[in-house]
Amino acid sequence: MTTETMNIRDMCAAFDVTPRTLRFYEAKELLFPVREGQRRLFTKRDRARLKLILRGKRFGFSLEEIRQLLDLYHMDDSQLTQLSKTLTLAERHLADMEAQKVELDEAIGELKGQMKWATDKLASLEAR
Amino acid sequence: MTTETMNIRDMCAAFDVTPRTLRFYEAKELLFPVREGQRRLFTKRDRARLKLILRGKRFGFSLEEIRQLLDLYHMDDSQLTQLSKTLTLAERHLADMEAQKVELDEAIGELKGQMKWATDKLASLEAR
DNA sequence: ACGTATCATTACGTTAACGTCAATTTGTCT
DNA sequence: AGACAAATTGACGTTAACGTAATGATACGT
Repeated sequence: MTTETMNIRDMCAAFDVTPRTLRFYEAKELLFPVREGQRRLFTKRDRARLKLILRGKRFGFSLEEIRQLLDLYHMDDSQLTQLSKTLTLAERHLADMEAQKVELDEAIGELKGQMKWATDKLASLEAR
Repeated sequence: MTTETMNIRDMCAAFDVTPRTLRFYEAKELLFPVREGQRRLFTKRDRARLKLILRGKRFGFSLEEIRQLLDLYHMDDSQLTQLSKTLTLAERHLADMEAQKVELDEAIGELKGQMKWATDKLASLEAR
């Protein structure tokens, strides 16, 4: 079975981040590694969160925005108080992401067009 | 017909940016407004570039990366020297964007799932 | 001619997201 | 026990992308 907790070094290797980054995320309350004496041990939950954090970053969300979204993913049945507030936030993010998708499709299309133009240009030059 | 050039104020209004941003982009050689005395006049070309700049930003590209991509969009027949180099860059960006699209679809799916869970939870609480 | 608004330049300030370095502490091997 | 590697905690440094404030030139309406 998959090891229950990971030390900082393995965590860094697994996600291609630096120790500094993990400590920084803990300071910002994005991760909550447990302690074995002084050392950090990252749980399965931390790994799930980190995956979402890195994904969020690739989409251009700030760490603070990501922190709020993580609440939605890791909400347990007890703390449903702020659920509706979080849902509203999630809806905005979803709208953002879907708009981003439309734009992305457009941009990919345009870029492909330009690349075809450039490729043809190159070919016509090489056939001099 | 569409006005050939725009002053900084209109440009800001049209694209929802600050004057500082436009001057900054000029300093970074992303835009090349002409001068009327001291004042900047933004051309159609500047408007096209700014549109691409803002789009690039939404996709998480740095201004420097965007600057290099702009070369591809605004290359004229004369300066084809670095074309193939630029094409390589464009290919990397295209791959990036398509990977981003796949991930985005995934993320949208997951987020929707979480939102449905949360919405159902809320409903079951309100029907107490 | 004069006040006002708009633009310009210069320069220093700010925020996010870490990097880097020094000084300790702790576990491990011999 | 001594040495070494690995982790921790400050604390200060860095970069990108502008913000902001001060100062000065231009144009415009009256």
